[in-house]
Amino acid sequence: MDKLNLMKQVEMFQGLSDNDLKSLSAIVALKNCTRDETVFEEGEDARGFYFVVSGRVKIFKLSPGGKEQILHIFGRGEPFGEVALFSGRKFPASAQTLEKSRIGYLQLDAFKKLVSIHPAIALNMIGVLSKRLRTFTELIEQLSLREVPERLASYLLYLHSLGRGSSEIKLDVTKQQLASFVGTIPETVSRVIKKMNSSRLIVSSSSVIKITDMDGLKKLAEGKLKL
Amino acid sequence: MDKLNLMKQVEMFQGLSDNDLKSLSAIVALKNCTRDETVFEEGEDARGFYFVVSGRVKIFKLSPGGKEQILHIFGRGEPFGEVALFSGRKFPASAQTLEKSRIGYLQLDAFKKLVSIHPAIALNMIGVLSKRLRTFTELIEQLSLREVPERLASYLLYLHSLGRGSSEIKLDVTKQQLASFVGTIPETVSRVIKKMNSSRLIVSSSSVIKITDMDGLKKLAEGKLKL
DNA sequence: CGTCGACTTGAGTTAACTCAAATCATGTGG
DNA sequence: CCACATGATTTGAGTTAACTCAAGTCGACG
Repeated sequence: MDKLNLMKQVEMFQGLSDNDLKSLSAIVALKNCTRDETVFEEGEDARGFYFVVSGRVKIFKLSPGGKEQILHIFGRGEPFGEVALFSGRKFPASAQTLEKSRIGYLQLDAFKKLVSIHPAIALNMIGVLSKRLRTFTELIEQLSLREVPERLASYLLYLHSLGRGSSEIKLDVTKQQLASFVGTIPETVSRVIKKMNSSRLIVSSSSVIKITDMDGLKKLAEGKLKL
Repeated sequence: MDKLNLMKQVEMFQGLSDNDLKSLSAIVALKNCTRDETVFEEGEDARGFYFVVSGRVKIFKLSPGGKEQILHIFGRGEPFGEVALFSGRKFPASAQTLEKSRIGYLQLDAFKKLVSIHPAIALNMIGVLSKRLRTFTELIEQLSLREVPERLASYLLYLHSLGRGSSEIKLDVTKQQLASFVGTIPETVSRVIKKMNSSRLIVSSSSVIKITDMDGLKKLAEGKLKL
């Protein structure tokens, strides 16, 4: 796929003419990344911002003890590292690929010029940032006010809502990443999933989870049911 | 103070001419609120956005069990409830005054018109949203990766950084609110502060805390020191 | 001076953690 | 295609940070 078509997939660039996209794509740098490659690290100076062309990227924080909290997992078309451009100058978290990926990169000044010419981009950006604030609000609620089984249930329901109606969920993340996402550790995920199984809420094999009791799972997510 | 001067204090409106501000202030509604008054509740439909003219407002989430997590405490000039305008339509959290306050309110369509006329506002908005994303990133890190003593130490250091060099911190929130902010309960705050006292990191009286060992407190915040 | 809410303290419980070990899964080279 | 090596996952046992619940103390305000 050529750059032009790649750019069209980035929601932030929606509303640009083909012509604009063409000149834009001329200044976009593409990078092929292997699995587990670091794109940037927390505290680094931002010289531009990124977006996922193909593959997946995780945005995360590490504790001094090495525990990880995943903030986002981004896929095709999603921009990341853009907060650093508008506040501070340093990345507030780290970014690493989860698999072989292609990453687009746009220099800061080029992007600023782009925004000044196309105010619509600024509005797109506001939309992107707002959505992420909303997501974070939810994550904070989960971490602070919900217990691990509730968080896990919520996350399974979220994954289910992404799929097409089927009650089967294909986990495209490892259980470790699942743990990092809901703010816990793999052992705890393992134990909770075991309990969900024995409570007949789900049937889980290695990387596929089938929801067998949607109502129960919803009740669990809302804290109205204990395992 | 008249509305015009009030509007000038709102950072989001920086860069507008006096003339623009004047026409803007004509469509701003002002509301006087008593202490503990609800401005909006999570899930409510947003018909506009707000900003603090005077007083203070907390933005928070409640667990089913009634535990509260404060997301922000906003003071003079800070806008809130704006995320709902650009994603979803419903407020992702609730807002309540902490004291007698005056709240400004701007209708959605009026604001949109304003943005379309003055692109600078959109850029200001991006800055505001970015700053909040950064704040949230930190809050998530604290909640997920740090223990209560570390969070409390961080928060005290933050309060200290707001003051003017003095090692005295005047707590302008109750201990309950302090607890809600760092994601714990008043009893735990009480016990941790007691330990900080006996470790000679601080000297605390009812509403004033004096830092007596800045290095120690910093080490505690970084997890390099246990109480 | 008394009342009410905020704060502190104590005792007991528990969810989730750590650490260690066993098991399973996957990809590689022979 | 098998055997092994490596990493992921599970399981068990023990520990702990932080919670709940209950009681007591403090402090501000009428």
